[in-house]
Amino acid sequence: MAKIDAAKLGEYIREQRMAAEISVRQLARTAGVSNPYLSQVERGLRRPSAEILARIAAGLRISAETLYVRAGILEEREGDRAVLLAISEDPTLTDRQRRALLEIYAAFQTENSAQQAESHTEEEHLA
Amino acid sequence: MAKIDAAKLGEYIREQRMAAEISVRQLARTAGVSNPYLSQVERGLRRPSAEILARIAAGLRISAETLYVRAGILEEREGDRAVLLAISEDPTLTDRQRRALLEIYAAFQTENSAQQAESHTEEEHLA
DNA sequence: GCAAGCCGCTTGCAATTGCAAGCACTTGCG
DNA sequence: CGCAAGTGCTTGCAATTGCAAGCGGCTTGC
Repeated sequence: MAKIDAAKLGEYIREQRMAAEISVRQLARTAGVSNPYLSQVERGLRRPSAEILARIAAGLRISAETLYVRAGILEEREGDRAVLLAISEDPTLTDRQRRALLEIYAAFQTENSAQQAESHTEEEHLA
Repeated sequence: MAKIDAAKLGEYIREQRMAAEISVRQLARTAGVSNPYLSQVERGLRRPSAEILARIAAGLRISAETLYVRAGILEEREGDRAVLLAISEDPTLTDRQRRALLEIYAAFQTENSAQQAESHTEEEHLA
């Protein structure tokens, strides 16, 4: 698990806030945190807890998970892994259905790999 | 976002630790936290940070997300929603493949609903 | 000019987090 | 018996988190 880089996190929060064109005080009010603290967080002087991150995310209207990932609390779910996990853990599927979906997904992955290999081969010809 | 219930979280951690048949000190050492602190966490006297939770989870060989959910940091991803989201967000799939998977998944869901309705009908006959 | 409002930031402080040192107890061995 | 090793917990403390009070700077309207 990556160590939280407060500076990077703060930068990201500031970027998002500026993109939303709101001031520190406005975001702080919306998020329900003190504005000096938010300012400190943006400048990387503090490492906010998950609860504060969730509040800031709500104020920014982005998912809390986005900030958790930035903060190093959560790992980004890689695309293919996310699908495999989600299907495996879905309690609404029967075993047969689960297996079928996983096989189809694997077939698509193979298909995409073959296409990528083909692309590489063409590139080699050109090079 | 639910407020963290330190007592419930602590109970869960203790349960998992006892299920694994390891002592407070053993888990603390494996997890890289102090054993008195772990003891306090288990008794609901402290609210550990996400970082500590991740360490404890690693020591227990469970996913950090499990403890995050218990701690109220993260919300549980509902089964069917997780699959839909994962497929939608998978960058390794082409549009065609994505659509196909979503349709198959939907078909399975319909199939399962039909079977559930059938079960209910049989139950009504018996009742 | 002044007052009011906004801006982001400084500073001191109370509460909390996580740890180190150590306690009392139990168990197994010589 | 005494000792060593293990058990979970108590306690005091340093560091950190998040806040309230307030600063200086800027803009706007009178």
